[in-house]
Amino acid sequence: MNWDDLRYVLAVVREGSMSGAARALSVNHATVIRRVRGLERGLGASLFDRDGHHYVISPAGEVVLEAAERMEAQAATAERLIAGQSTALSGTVRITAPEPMGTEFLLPAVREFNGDYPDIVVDISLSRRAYDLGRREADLAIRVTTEPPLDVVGFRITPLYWGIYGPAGCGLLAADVEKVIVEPGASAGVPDWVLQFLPQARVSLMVDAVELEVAAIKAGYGVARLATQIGDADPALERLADMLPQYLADIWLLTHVDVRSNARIRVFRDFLIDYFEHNHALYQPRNLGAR
Amino acid sequence: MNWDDLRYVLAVVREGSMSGAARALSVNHATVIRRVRGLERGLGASLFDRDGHHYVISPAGEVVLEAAERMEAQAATAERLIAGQSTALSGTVRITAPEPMGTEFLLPAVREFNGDYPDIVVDISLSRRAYDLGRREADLAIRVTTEPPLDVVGFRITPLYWGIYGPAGCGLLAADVEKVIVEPGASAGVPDWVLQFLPQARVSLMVDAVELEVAAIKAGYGVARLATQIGDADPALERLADMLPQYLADIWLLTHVDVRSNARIRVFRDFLIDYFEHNHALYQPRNLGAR
DNA sequence: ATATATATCTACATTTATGCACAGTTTATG
DNA sequence: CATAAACTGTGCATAAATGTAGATATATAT
Repeated sequence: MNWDDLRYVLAVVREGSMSGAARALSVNHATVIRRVRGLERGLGASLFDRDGHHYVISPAGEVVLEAAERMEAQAATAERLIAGQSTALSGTVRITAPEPMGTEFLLPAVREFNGDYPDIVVDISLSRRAYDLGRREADLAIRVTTEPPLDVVGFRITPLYWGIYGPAGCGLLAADVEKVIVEPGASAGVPDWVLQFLPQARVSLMVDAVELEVAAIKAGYGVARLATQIGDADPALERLADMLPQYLADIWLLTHVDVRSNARIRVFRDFLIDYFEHNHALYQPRNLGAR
Repeated sequence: MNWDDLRYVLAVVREGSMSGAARALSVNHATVIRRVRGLERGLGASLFDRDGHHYVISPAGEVVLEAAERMEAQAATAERLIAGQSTALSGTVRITAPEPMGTEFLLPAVREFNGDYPDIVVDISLSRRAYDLGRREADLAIRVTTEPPLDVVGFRITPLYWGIYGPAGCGLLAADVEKVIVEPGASAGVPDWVLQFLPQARVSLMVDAVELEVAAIKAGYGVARLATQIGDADPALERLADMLPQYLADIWLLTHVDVRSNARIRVFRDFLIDYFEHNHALYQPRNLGAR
């Protein structure tokens, strides 16, 4: 049995197809098919059943999948622990953050950081998808959350205050708003905050990117919930209401405990924290609760 | 990271050298070196330090080793569980047993079994080394033990009675014996049973094969402890004493719980148990405790 | 219906990994 | 001290795995 084939099974199950797994693994789909078949031959059992044109996992496949998941956790732990021992101030540091943080905060910070540590290259991934610090898909993560998980070390960069924003000069009152733009959430249906702050509103649009939300507000699609750090910075937007105090969250800078002693990661993390301290005012909302 | 490389690290540590690992894995030693180096490059850490001409594991290596051991356990479990689902009455069944069981019991049993199930080929490994049922180095094991471990299903074939044997007609009394042949055991020094039953004896020879013990007794090297099933069957040997009741053990037929539902293994196991029932008398000691 | 996108499968070319042979070193042994 | 046995290291031929490309099938959308 080739242990590496189990990684392929994992990818096939996660991606839902041979082709998808091939993309995720950056190999050819023919390779995925051949390796899964090879594993099946070696084990003397078929791991997937053909359902028409798709593969669905078999009972024997479930057994292998479970083992593969545990093996992945072991391998990832070893990888993190070894990465944590690295003392070189060179190499790559991967950071993931929500899109709005990219241009506003990360890009200027990294420019300055590069001057101090020219041998460390920073890899920024702006994505809605939560990169897994456990699997070491990223070394650092900037996340909006109320409480970070236990296996990471977190630094609370700043509180995040939500506000309801409409086009500048619209003169609307929150209670009268009729159309609201929301982000597609985990639970279907109208979000709680809409019911509470915008009792008259109906959902006019769902968008999963902050830039589009902002553009949609300006184009008159309705109002939307934005972080005050975003909304207040744009003169074309007007804050109709604060969402206090229930909808407070924080912006956290997170690292997995196993890699926190890695020199280049620590240095970049410390830099980001320090950078934020010195540019603090930029991220503070104005006139909060004044209404 | 290629998970299969972790199997190589495991082998290098267990065998103590690149060359040894290569033999254990049935690959060329150059391959082992290259793959370990590849893994080290991928992780950015050296897993082994060169101590003169040998490899000794490094701190980072220990981390990987530990993960690899756990991954091996996961992979082995999956392998066993899948083997347990097999219902075909064909393929290979591997059984390991102490050497004396081979010709006396297993060989005639398997001959008969082959008549009933011609598509099942039995692979007999006679070895002092304990094949690992957990790693599936064998499907069935005949072992001498007082209590089988918890993760196996055991069938107690028969009690094992030990006796002290000398050459036939030697007329010795156990208390007067001067020379004893022993098997090299886990703990160095004179075994307890020698002190108790042969107070005057000194160790004249250490042998790790029962046939050699028997031959040595006949050649006058001294007396030895043998199972009554072996000693009584040889007319050239004479039992000088029984070792009762402290040194009772049992002969067990063992299978890992995960593979017990495998059809060909179950069928062979049931056959062996049945075969023994019908040839029971052969394995019973005569005149036990008569002295 | 037609077009588009996605998935599986197979033959063939190409890249990559492996085995082999030999060299160089160290350790064990008489 | 000499010899054998074991281990590591490296270039080269070969074998094996991978990528490529073209074909077929299925679902989805226009």
